[in-house]
Amino acid sequence: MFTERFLRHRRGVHLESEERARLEASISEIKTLPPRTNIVMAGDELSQSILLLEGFMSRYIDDRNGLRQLVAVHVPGDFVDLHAFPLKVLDHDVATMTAATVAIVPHSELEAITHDLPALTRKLWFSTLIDAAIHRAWLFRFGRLDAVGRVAHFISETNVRLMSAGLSDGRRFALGLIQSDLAEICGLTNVHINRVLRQLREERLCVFRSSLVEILEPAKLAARGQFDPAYLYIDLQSAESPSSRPRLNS
Amino acid sequence: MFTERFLRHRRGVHLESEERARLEASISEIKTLPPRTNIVMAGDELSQSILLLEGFMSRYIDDRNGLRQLVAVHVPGDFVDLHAFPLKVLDHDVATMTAATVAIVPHSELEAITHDLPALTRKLWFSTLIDAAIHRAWLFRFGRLDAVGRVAHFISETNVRLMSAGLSDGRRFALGLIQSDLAEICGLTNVHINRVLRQLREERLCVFRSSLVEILEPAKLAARGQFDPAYLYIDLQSAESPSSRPRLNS
DNA sequence: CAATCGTGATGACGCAGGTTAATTTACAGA
DNA sequence: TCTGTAAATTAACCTGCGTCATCACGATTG
Repeated sequence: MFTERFLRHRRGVHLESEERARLEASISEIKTLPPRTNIVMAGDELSQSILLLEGFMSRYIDDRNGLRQLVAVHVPGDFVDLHAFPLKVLDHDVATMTAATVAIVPHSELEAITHDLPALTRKLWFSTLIDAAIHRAWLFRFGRLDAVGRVAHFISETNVRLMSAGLSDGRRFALGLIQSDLAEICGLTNVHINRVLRQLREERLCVFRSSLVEILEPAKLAARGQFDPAYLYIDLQSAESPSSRPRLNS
Repeated sequence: MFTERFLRHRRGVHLESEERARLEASISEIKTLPPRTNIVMAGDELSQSILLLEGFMSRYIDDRNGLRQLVAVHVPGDFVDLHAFPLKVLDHDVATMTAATVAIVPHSELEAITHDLPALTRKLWFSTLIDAAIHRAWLFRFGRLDAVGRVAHFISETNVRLMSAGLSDGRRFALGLIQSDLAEICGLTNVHINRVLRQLREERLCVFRSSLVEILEPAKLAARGQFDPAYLYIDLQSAESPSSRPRLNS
């Protein structure tokens, strides 16, 4: 069940079993990728997309001096570059952050799905729009939060996303990122990220280590980053049985 | 022809005449909206989306102190909240910036299109992904550009988008925004926006007035903001005849 | 015609975060 | 055990932008 985590707990878009089966059947290959490896370059003509099964991946834009700005971090269950199906060419690079396992889905299979299964198509569309909603939350983070708030917001967001993927218990999770990754995520320097992490440690809100993130006070951390998880469209309470879940429509 | 500007000049997604006709037929109403009016609130359950015909609209997130961060600015031809069709509930507010004319499209019509016309569906999907690509460019702007660069990038982006809509000649365009709008767009204070605009004026790159934006040196302005229009997927060279344009596929 | 308000312009001052550089720690490999 | 390297930490200094305040101008409105 490679698609197990895809759209899990997402409000209003439960995958029916036949839809899930169709997605599974669309996978052409499972690959293991080494850490810190560029997978897609901006401008490449793409004919397949990547569903992330294990590990962490990123999407980023480099400036003319080589300074990097991450525009997305992906966790297991994310359809990393599904947007390449309609777009065909991307405006940014895609890379692994840690070692990763991915499922490859050819665009020809997705094309067939758009003809056969409009409901599944709309769920795929939905999943690309979650990424856009996360982009917007990041814009808010950049525009209106100070350094501590930005890091607090990112850690809170990642915590919820990993809870949904079953990879965080709400207080502790593994994240293979180093401090300079956080810098490229939050639009800060690694020196300042270090200062921020010390402050979060001293205020007993959160301890960040490359191997393990521990959130001591989830509610306070979220408040510090003005984090409201609504934009993730995650409903952790929802039972897994389709009958008890509100449906998108018809 | 209300949909005249929708997806105009977008690389690889030319609307066939029957597709355009179907979209036109989906419009339930044309509305005129006053300036500075909130149209959609975060959390509302939505059953229609808005195609912007004339004027400017914005999408934004307010912080807990009421400070506003714009996450998108929309120009004529944009399907402002098409993403509300798959999402149903938005994570942000939508408002007019200037007086605006919009076409209303009920989600029931879009639902029908996803069943009947997979190719058009994918073009609609594509258009929501352009918005996401613009989000990413904004993330880059926030993370890696200084104040002057951010404003230069925004003005360059807006210029290209308006050229595509036929509302800029590449050097001059009307934009009903005031300086504090720019502040909320660029994540700066209006005081500092004022300083930045003075600098752009003194460097003879660009003159910004609420009524009219004049770009004196488009290339230099773009360079100052590290602006590369690739992410807009606009091809102004492309002829309007479908035969001469590269097609998405089949 | 006065009063008010929205917008723009500008100056003084302070601080969050950038820059540079040096030091320490943690590991992997020989 | 020693060594080389990536990552983390910390200090000293500087600057871009925020904050606060004032003033000017034009458009409304009473």
